[in-house]
Amino acid sequence: MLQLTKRSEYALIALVHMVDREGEVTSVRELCERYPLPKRLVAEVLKDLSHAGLVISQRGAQGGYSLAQAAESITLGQIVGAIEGAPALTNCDSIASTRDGGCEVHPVCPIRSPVERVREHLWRLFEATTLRSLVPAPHANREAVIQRLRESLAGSPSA
Amino acid sequence: MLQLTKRSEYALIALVHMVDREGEVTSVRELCERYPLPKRLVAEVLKDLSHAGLVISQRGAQGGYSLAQAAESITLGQIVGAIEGAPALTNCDSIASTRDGGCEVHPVCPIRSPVERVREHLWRLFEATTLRSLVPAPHANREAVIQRLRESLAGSPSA
DNA sequence: CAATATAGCACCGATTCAGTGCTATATGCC
DNA sequence: GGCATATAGCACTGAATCGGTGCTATATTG
Ligand code: SF4
Ligand code: SF4
Repeated sequence: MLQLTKRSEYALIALVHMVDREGEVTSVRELCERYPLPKRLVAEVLKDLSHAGLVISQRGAQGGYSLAQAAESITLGQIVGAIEGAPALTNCDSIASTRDGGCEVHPVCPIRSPVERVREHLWRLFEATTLRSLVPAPHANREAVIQRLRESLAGSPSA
Repeated sequence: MLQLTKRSEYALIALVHMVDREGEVTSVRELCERYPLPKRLVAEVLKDLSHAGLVISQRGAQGGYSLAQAAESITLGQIVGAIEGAPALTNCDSIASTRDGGCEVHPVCPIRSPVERVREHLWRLFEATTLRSLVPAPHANREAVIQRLRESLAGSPSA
């Protein structure tokens, strides 16, 4: 099925939230207070992101997670790759990395190479999609936007 | 998991094979003689493709399937869509079509809209990928290539 | 020491998927 | 007509994956 897992979605939600809180630490508790997410599962996901080097973990009281890189340099490909493992369209290049991987058709498969090209395109799309670009407009730099709006209103004669 | 199902792969193999045999009918038996595929499953897949209008079925002896459209007008999107249903990246827009579809996060989900944009790009890629472009070079117009090679050899002084 | 919060590991229930069984129907050929 | 071939339709089983949770250990703050 050509679909992201819930885990990946939770990872994206967490990361997008962290962009809003850039510079601060975000705990799993804080995330689950703002969004109705299963706490334990989100914790597991964040752990994976930490292991992948996308976020930095801070243990103990007042701890939590913070972005390990700028939101512009983290890509959708990195995120999905961290949660679901290396990307794959065909079954062979996914089982090849995990299991003994032997598709019976492999030696005579007429679609392996062409589909591989499609996978490359898809991967390029994922790598070109930055975390920053995934932050919804109302959330992106919300404070900065509000600030600019206030300045604009203050400078204009009307209202 | 961001991956095609075996069914989709079998559909692609079958269709690519039919491009080679364009104009003729291809039976499931013929397909399974050339590739080590589970006959019954391939039959099921071809049935779906027929129902989706991508191939035309011919019942009875000497029957089989043939392309319903030119290989240039059949897209990867159509094929995958016919086998796996409407494409989806997030869980909400897949369950929305099949089930009552209620993600708890939906009302406050910060990634639904941005990921939707990515899905659009992905879908555009799939729609831009024609069946013809999925035929490996050695197979595409194999006869024509051989013919041209022979003419080339006949015309050149050497060999 | 107590409270908070991540680290690690293993487990269960549900969903999806790969593959198969069985029967009906349509076509070609003798 | 009778038989072989081949698709149509439907339902089912076993396996793999995924969503979600339990439990314990460790680190940090105060
Ligand atoms: S070899 Fe062909 S059929 Fe087998 S997994 Fe790879 S792409 Fe799919
Ligand atoms: S609403 Fe958000 S979390 Fe729920 S399925 Fe859609 S994208 Fe995923």
